[in-house]
Amino acid sequence: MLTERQNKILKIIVERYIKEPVPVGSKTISKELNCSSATIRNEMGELENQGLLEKTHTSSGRVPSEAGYRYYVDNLMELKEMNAEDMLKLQIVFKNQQLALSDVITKSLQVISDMTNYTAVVLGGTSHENLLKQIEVVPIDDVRMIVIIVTDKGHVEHKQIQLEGVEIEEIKKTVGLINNLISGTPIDEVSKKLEFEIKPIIGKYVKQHEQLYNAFYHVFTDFTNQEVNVMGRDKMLEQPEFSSNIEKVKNVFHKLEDDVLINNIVEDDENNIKVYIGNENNIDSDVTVIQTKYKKGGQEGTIAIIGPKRMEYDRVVSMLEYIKENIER
Amino acid sequence: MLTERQNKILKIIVERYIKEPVPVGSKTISKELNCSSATIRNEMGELENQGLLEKTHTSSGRVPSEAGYRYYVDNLMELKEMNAEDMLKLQIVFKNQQLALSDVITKSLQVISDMTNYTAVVLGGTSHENLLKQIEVVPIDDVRMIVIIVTDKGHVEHKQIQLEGVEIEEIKKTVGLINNLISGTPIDEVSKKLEFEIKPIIGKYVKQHEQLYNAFYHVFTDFTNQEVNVMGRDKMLEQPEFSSNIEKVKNVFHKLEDDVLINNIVEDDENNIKVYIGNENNIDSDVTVIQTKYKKGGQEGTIAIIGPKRMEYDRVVSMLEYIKENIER
DNA sequence: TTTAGCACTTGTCAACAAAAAGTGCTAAAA
DNA sequence: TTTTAGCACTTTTTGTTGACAAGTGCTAAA
Repeated sequence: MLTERQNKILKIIVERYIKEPVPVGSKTISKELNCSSATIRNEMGELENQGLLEKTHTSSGRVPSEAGYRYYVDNLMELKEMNAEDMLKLQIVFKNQQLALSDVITKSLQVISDMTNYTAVVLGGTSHENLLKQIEVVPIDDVRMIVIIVTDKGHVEHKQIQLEGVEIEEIKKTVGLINNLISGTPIDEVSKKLEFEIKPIIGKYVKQHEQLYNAFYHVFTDFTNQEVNVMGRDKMLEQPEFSSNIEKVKNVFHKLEDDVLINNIVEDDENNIKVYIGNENNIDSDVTVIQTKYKKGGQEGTIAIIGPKRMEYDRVVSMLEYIKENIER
Repeated sequence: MLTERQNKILKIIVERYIKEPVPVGSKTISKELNCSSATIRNEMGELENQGLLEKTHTSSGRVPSEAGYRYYVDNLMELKEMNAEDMLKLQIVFKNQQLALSDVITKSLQVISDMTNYTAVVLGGTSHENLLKQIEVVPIDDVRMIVIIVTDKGHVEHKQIQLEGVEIEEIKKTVGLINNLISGTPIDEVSKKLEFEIKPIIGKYVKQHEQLYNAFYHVFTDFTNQEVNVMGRDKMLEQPEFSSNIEKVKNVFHKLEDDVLINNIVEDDENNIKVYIGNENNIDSDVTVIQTKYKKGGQEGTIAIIGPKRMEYDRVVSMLEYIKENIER
């Protein structure tokens, strides 16, 4: 357990270091607290023993360790009301009645990314929670057509297929069957149902059923399950810890390029706002991910902010809180 | 006009520099050509006078200037048959019958990006060339529904709208009117036609026409016109000229983050494969963009590779040629 | 328990020297 | 007239040295 003074010292160091990435020395702190630098030095030594502070070299001020940030976020951070200016900019997005939910989310995270200089990520809901609502087929020309799949949560997916010499009436029949018989099925079970419930029927009643079945089968197996939207990747370069270390940047950018990796930036998938510092996330030991889930009338997804470990935790957490709140009502 | 020997020297310098970003000295070249370093020095001086070579400082080997690369691409570069290994990897993508055209294009450019360590860009066709083919409406629940727009080129766009207390029959009527009356209209003229041809009719025959009209009007004005797909942004960092210059990286990444800027990486929109070196493109004076358009059965789009000015021009051009050919048949 | 004082460590910066790479020019050779 | 050998000159790179600043840990006194 830390003493009151140790808490104070740790808080000052973390907050100073977040403001400016310069190790904090004992003298600086002694000016803010009513005691001498020697006292502070003793306390800092103790905090270092506890693993909350680190030195960059034998003799330079202290820097928060990963555990130090963790302790700060869990015990010392004070969430303040959001800055009026920040709030105003977000309000403009939320007040826009024209935008669909997904656009509101994307736009508001874009705003956060611009204001904070951190990278923002929006992940769409996972496919296994989506149920097939309806499919539609729109012919483009004699052979090509678009198959459109809509889920109960409003997710839309489309694929182009080619069917040579298949009569339009037969296609309509098949679409009708699918809509009547397997609407309401979880998306990732559709191909199974297609095989066992639709195939036998169209095998009897529909001409060219082989071709038709294959086409639809592929449409559903290729269903891409996740919408991934990363905004402000370039913001990462504004952070001094990265702009001076190309190797770090390479690693982070590599992760940000790969949709599969982005989907796994953190292990769990909390409903609350959760902070994953350094090794707690799967991107890089030098970044922090602040993440939360939103749910709104059946639709759900994940939003996250990625920044350096010395990110402005309080600011980002209150922004995400504000956004989540606004999305959900 | 350059002499035969000057051509040879320039070619050697460009190709050596592309292989390894080290200024090329006279001694190196004298070993490849049958003459002394002093002779080469004289020739190099002349090439520098002509603006084709540059020095990084008063006394270090020469480096190709922008004009030098231009001259190389226009006059000296020899397109060789594509490397068998490269071709094999691309063949795997093209042979996959399951993939829709757009996926084939994306995947093959992803392969190119991985093989070359350059960034790849795919741009969908421009909207003003798309004609409205058909719209569909799929209700999600009592108030929300999805409007799906399909163009004659197979482009699909969807928007979620909310209509409170509007009868489903009225919606169907409106959709039918739109499909019957303004199908075939260029997408960017649809909102006009909606106002002058649809609004008066539904004003007479459809209940709640005000709400309905507004909803559809917004769907079409928000039509996002371009699909932008950037792959392998992180590859840029593998290029030594960028990994040693954070400011350059910042600029390039900023451009690559902004869909609008990506659409304007080069001024014109050639059908052939065209090389835009340094200031000839709108990204950065230190990058080259190699770009071409593809057309396949009404669908068209642009593909481009972005790399450093010292990119492997011959390799990338033959790869793009190969891809374009494979897409178009 | 706190503080003043001091020796010690480490990083940063500037100045300087030596080595490496390559040039331009001159004068001789082909 | 063209090519080449030779040499003085530039610039970058690398390493060394020394001074200075910032900050620590420890000791002994308050």
